[in-house]
Amino acid sequence: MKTKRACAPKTSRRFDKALSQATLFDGATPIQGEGGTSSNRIGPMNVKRLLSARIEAALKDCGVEAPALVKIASRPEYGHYQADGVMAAAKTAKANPRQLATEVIDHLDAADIAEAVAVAGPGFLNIRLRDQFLAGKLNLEAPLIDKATHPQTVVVDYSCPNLAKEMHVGHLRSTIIGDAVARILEALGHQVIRQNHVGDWGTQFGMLLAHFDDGGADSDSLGDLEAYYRMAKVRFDAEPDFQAASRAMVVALQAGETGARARWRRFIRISLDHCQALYERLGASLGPGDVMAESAYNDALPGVIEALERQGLLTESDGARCVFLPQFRRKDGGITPLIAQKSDGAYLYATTDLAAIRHRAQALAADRVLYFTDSRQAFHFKQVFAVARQAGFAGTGLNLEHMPFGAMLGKDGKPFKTREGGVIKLTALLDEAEVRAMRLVREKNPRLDAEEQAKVARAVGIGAVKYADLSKNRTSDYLFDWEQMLAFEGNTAPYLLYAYARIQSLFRRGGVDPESLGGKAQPSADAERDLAFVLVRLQEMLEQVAEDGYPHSLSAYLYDLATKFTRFYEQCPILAAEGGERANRLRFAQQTARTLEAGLGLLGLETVPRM
RNA sequence: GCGCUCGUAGCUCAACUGGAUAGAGCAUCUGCCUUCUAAGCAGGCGGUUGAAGGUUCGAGUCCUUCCGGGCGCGCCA
Repeated sequence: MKTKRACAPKTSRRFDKALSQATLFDGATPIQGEGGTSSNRIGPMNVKRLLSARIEAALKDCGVEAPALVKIASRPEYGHYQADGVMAAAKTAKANPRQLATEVIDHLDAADIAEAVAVAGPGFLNIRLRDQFLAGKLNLEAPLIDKATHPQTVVVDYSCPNLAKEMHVGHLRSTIIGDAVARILEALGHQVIRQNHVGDWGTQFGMLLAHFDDGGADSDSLGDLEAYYRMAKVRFDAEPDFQAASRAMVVALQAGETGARARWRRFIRISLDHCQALYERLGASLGPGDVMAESAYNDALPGVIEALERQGLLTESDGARCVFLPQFRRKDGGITPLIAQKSDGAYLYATTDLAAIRHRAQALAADRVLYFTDSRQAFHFKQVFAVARQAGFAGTGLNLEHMPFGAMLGKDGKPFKTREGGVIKLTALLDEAEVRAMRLVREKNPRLDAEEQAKVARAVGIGAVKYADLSKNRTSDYLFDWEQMLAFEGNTAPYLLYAYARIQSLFRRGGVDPESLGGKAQPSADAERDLAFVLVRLQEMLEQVAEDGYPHSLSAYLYDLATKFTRFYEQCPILAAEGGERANRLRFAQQTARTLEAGLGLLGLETVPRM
């Protein structure tokens, strides 16, 4: 039952705290956001960062260098943002926190942004933004998203199914989350290189080919390959002769024996086509050009061993060639090795990953490599990253970041399986999503014609599955519950899609062409002000996700946006308003629609004009 | 045995990485459709953040111990 990265288990052990962090940096310098402290530029910007820069400058004027720690105010009555850094700064400077806070405000140059900055409690700074500042950022003619001033090259390693089998739910999280992060990085102007490190090499393929040769079956259907895999696995575990034949087949394959290669290529082609169809159905932005299979590194593996050897990192242990690094010393004194080459001469998963790092560092010139895999592989990556550093495969300019995620559980809290205990195939999962969504669409809006119902069911069904995953913290295990995700209430795809559809309906009803709405949305009512403050934060949310790889914070943001819009929609009549007020409210509606569409799009969800 | 990880309302999840009175949805109870889609809105109920200590001006978040769940521990990926 082995699969590639997406759900393959491996070791875990740890020796320092870094591993307990949700995102595993391996020690290179963290990414910093862009600078820029001018507030009068048209269009979007990271307001949080702007405020931080201003406050830090003021702190500096007071003789203290410290982070401003700006965040969203914990309660609306405190204002829009709060800065918590003054108290910590006062501590290191041995100053009175409230006094320092007052002094910081005296030195603070933020009149163009904030209408009020006040000291509160033990030394919080509470900041309320000016309506004019908000309006300046709500320009319908400006792009929604700012590009990074220092774009990076980011390799995103995700999805990575095992081609010996059909894609199943175990591949879902990596594909969905990795894809969202890749899109967001791209939207921010970074050069994203998607790498679908598919498993197309190794023992399991030897097994398949050996069984294929024995059995004489020759069907091309993937369903059959699935069955072959199961049978081959049974024989592999039970028959020593078959096991030997499988291993011999791997050797033949790796040596490039033509017959074995041809059959292998046939397996791969069928399986890749199947994956591609699923990516398209899922709305994942992966294509054939993003496939960089394990086998592609085959020729580079001896070079990896050589390089390790040259640097004196290799030690022979029980016939295998291993790297023993002191940071992996256990309590009992032994060191957990990274095995680079087995005693029979074959290479392993770790060897391939080392080769991949070399390739990404050198040929791809990456600044960051993000790995979206099951959290059970945390120790594997910890080790691989450490060895890559030690061997100089990754220089200090390259950030290697494991973005782990938890398991998908069934409603009973146990691993998500079919009733019979088998893995749930992705095709079946998506079929069910659409069927369930279709039932609801028919019930909620029977007036739509059949074609549109199908379209809505697809957007809602697939969207619900993806959003259920994207709205939860990736590091925790999560319960896959149809009723929950299709309840269509709360923080779900349907709620967000509905908010968007309502806005489109508004434009249709009012005969308004949203594209023709220019200018800025100017808040005056409370509901407008609340909405404006959400709208203005898209940029900072995207930058946050680009840095930490947690798309659920973007989901929470979009949910907040949808609720604030709906409140505005209830409180402020739009089409019934007149003159400037009507135009202004239409601008709010349009800016909300743009933001929802962009945000959902970055999460990989498709909007529909009505539902 | 060693290690990683998680434990927040009856349920599913948040809490911007140490900040102010721990927030949402579901469920339950109460209102709101001849007025822009009620797949909606407004409100009520619901918490010793697994337990006990500790650090700190300040702890769901950091440290220690314990309890409980998941996972991983050299030639599989």
